[in-house]
Amino acid sequence: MRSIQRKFTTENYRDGETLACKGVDAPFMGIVRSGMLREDRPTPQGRTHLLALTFANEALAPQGCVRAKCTLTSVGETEVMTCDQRTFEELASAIPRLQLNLLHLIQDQLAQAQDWQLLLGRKTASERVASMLVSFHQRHGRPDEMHLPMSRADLGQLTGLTLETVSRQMRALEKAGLIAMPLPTRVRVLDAVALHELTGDAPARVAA
Amino acid sequence: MRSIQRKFTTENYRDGETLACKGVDAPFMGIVRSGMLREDRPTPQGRTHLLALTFANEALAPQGCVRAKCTLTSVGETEVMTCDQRTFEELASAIPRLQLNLLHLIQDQLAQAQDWQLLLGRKTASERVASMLVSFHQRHGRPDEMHLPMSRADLGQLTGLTLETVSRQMRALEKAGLIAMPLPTRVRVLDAVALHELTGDAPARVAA
DNA sequence: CGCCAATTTGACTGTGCTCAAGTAATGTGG
DNA sequence: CCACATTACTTGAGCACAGTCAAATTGGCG
Repeated sequence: MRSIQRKFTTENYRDGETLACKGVDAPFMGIVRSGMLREDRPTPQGRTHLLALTFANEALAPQGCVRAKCTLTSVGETEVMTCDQRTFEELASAIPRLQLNLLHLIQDQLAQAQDWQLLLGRKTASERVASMLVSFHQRHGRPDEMHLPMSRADLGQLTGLTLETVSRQMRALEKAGLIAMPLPTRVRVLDAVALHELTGDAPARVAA
Repeated sequence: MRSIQRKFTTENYRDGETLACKGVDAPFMGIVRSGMLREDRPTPQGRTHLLALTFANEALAPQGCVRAKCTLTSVGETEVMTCDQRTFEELASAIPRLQLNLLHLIQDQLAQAQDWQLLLGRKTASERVASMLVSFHQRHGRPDEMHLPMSRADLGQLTGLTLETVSRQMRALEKAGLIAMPLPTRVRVLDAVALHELTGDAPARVAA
């Protein structure tokens, strides 16, 4: 483990910086140590669409952004540990298990994308917003308060809703007492259980 | 290439058979030679939701179905060439390039899932149906007539629409003369260009 | 021919989008 | 430090698109 960490290089990004994803020494894979990354994909209309976020302690799919033609941008001060392809291959030849771990990593990313497909496919606006908040909360490690340094428009792209609908749903959750928002970008989850029931993922209620 | 094919085992499935995806000699990766596979994922409610299709000459993500908890089912007579994990590792040690090809394969699957996220996120019903038909048509190799042996309800799950809306949109395309449907499951694409313009993916029109 | 399932069509309804106005937060220059 | 400008967010009214429910039609099969 130590030997692995020594081979990785740590890079620091300020808010809004774009990670170079091409070239020989481009990051082949990486781990976000702090801060977060946003993954945007250009649309055929020349716009750009937010597809996913990578929070601290989550991994970057190897070159996923290149193949998927995505752009990785830091959100806030972000620290990323990366490893180029040659280095990874050196490590993998020493530790064969790494090759498989890498595969699992990207497979989990695929599974995550499919989860989100379910969300976008047949969930209502309130279910989508609740699902998103639960997902973020869990991935942050269930903190008292989360910082989501992104606009309502960004959250709308993630959930397939308009910024107005996102705002309305979040306000509704606040009025219902499930969350608190001291600032628009700061969210406290007050009732995680009730929030989870609104996701639409709650298992069918068992008859008493 | 020949040596690769010799190592793979060819399996034949009848319509509706489920592919075993667990166990030591379960398919680690595979290629659909003919027919097609559907990838369903169980929902938290105990239902099942169609997420993706794999047509002939397309590859199966290595164990993707296991990690993603998906079920692979044959649609119609289907021939699949598979390879278990041990066999693949033997091959890969002989041909190092395979390891990278495998990675690319699953990365492409991820890119495809993200494409679909864009479709589900912010497209209208007619754009979704047009996009789906264009995608299927291209992946089938642009044949005169496609056979889509699946119900409107299945197409609805793929596109995040109801079966009624799918039916209405397909009928509208037929009345507009862009496609023909001699049978509900047989689709002829008459005007691929016009169909593509309805996908919402058409590049912004250039001023004359 | 009759049955059954899938598809199509219709009428109505509701959710979420659009457009628009108002409010809160943030930054800037004097 | 405050007035101002700017951007983001919130809220409201109206409407359209797609969902729901229900009925009619089609095609397949014994």
